[in-house]
Amino acid sequence: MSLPSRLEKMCLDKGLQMTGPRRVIAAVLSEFADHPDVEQVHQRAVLLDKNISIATVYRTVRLFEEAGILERHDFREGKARYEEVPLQHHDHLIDLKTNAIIEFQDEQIERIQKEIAQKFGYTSVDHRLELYGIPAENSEKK
Amino acid sequence: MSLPSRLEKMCLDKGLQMTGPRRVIAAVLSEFADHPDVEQVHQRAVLLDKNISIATVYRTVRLFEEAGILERHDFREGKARYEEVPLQHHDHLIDLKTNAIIEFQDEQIERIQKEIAQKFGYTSVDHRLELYGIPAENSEKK
DNA sequence: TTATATGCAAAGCTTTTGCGCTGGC
DNA sequence: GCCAGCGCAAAAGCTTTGCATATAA
Repeated sequence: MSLPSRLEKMCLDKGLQMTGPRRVIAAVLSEFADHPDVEQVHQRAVLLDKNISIATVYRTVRLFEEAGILERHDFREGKARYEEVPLQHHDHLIDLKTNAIIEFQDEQIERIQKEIAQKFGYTSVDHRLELYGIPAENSEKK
Repeated sequence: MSLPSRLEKMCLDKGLQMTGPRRVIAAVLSEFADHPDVEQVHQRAVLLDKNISIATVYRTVRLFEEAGILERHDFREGKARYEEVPLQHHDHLIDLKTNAIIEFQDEQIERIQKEIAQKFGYTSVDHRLELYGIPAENSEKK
């Protein structure tokens, strides 16, 4: 918790003021490779600094998202989940049985998406692709 | 407003009890080809029956969604939007400048999505693909 | 020092729910 | 007549915000 996290470095690149709470929240988000919701981020942050309030977590993840260093996801649960902007873009496959989240990349899909936007006269600035699946019967379970 | 809407027929097929409010909400959702949120559905329903409450609209769209005759969308506005389950599946391109919603279909993407799920040992039961774009000429100007 | 960030609590928004009454079947 | 559905209002769940204080630069 003393070394600056990858996210903290990105904050500095963006010229964000690095306060105590922001450093802790950045560290927490860098450390975990899952997709925590705000309450989970807060719970983890409080372990490092028990004074951090949930309001600050909300303000900070919004700030980080607007700075382009965090991605917000909504997996249809009525609340947001966050992850570091990944080095390489990926989409998500959600296991409806276990709620596991599997990340994947597909060049073809990325290319076709751009083409579709172009076809309608748009420049694609963002997209969201989520697959919802159940374990196939005839393959081994994880 | 006296003829049964397409949605009302689908309700009957599913064995849902057709009350006054449900008939009105089904008609309203069948009549408009856009993607109204719950408040808009309610506003339109009230024109036909001023006693319909927003609670009933919430209950009804949830019922319809669970019956598989309505699709719920979340276009990152913090509230749900609904549309009739379409005759042919389509995805959405959202114009970030005007909030226009453009529907499109792409066979290739559908096929690749199934393949990806398979590759990870899943059967794809649902997916969500949204493209967010800005008009191409605008992006040139900036 | 001075602007910005924080903590706390209150409020905002969308959505759900408890309850007594209404109305389809 | 019964039981599901309805309207109303209250509440739940997530998120934002006003304000006084604390802190980074």
